[in-house]
Amino acid sequence: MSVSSKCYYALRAIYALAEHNSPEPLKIAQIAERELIPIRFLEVILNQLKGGGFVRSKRGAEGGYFLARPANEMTIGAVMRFVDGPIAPVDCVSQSRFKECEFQGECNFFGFWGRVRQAISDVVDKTTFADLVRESAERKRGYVGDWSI
Amino acid sequence: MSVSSKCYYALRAIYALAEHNSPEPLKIAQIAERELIPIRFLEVILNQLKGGGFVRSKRGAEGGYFLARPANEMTIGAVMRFVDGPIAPVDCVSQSRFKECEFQGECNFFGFWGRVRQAISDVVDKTTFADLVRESAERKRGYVGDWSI
DNA sequence: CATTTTTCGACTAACTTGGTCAAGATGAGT
DNA sequence: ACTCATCTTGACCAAGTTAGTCGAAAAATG
Repeated sequence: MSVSSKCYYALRAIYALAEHNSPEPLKIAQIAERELIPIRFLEVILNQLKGGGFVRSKRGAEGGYFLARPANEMTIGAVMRFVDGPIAPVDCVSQSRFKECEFQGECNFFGFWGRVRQAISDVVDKTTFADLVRESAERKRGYVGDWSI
Repeated sequence: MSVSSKCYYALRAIYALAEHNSPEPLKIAQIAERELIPIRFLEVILNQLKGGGFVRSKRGAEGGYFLARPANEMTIGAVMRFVDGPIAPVDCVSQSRFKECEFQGECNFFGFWGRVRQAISDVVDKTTFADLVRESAERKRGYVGDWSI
């Protein structure tokens, strides 16, 4: 039940771009430094994220990366799914990877796994990078946050 | 974000014992057959579960396995943690595996990962094997279930 | 004693993870 | 046109994890 470090790197890279929030692109090297990501690995990751339509790039000197869409329209869940594949405790409760369970319709765990998946989804698909940036800014000025309903 | 098949096998094996619910033990071969688990692998798994205090065994002819504790005192989460390790999207939000995050106290994702972990925990640590057995029995007689609050 | 069943540790093939590396393409400034 | 910084692409690789298998011993039952 854990995300790969590649995925976490991807999230941090996008976070850095979201926080940067400027018309000037951010260079790979700068992202790598701020987010403590091995630079050669980050190259691979950013390229992949570009393919997924999360970021755009500009080549050449003064080039770099920026977000492809506004940070408040990009959810953590979307990135996690793109990098690590479907978010599901077991394949049979994933929409995209739905395989016939060996226990067709008779699975004793189907409902349970579905509830787990939904619980995760309720968090990751409702949190955007803009939320994280705001949260972080609030933390920096000492606001603790109120997560009650 | 997925459980290993070893873990799922372990859960199914315990489920079988919970459902069996008899003073007579269940043989490895029987469990393997009912839950579609490779028998040699199941041997390893049950032995491990015994070490964790989840099941007990009886050797020799007419031997087999039974639950070490009542099914309503055994949560899915406890078994998952025992087999797959801490349930946490990243190590830094796991109590037992807590490592200093590279971003000490300045991590932009800490709160987020904590909420993910809590969401998962709220499901897996509140569901017992007795719940699953009951749920399954209800499903068999056509009761759909009501999961509204 | 014979049979059934658990017990234990060693073994392994395939896959995934977490990267690295080299060479090329592209764009900006001079 | 040249040069330098930067992204692009694909190949490559070591180490660890996963998902098992196998053989032989030990215990209980009849």
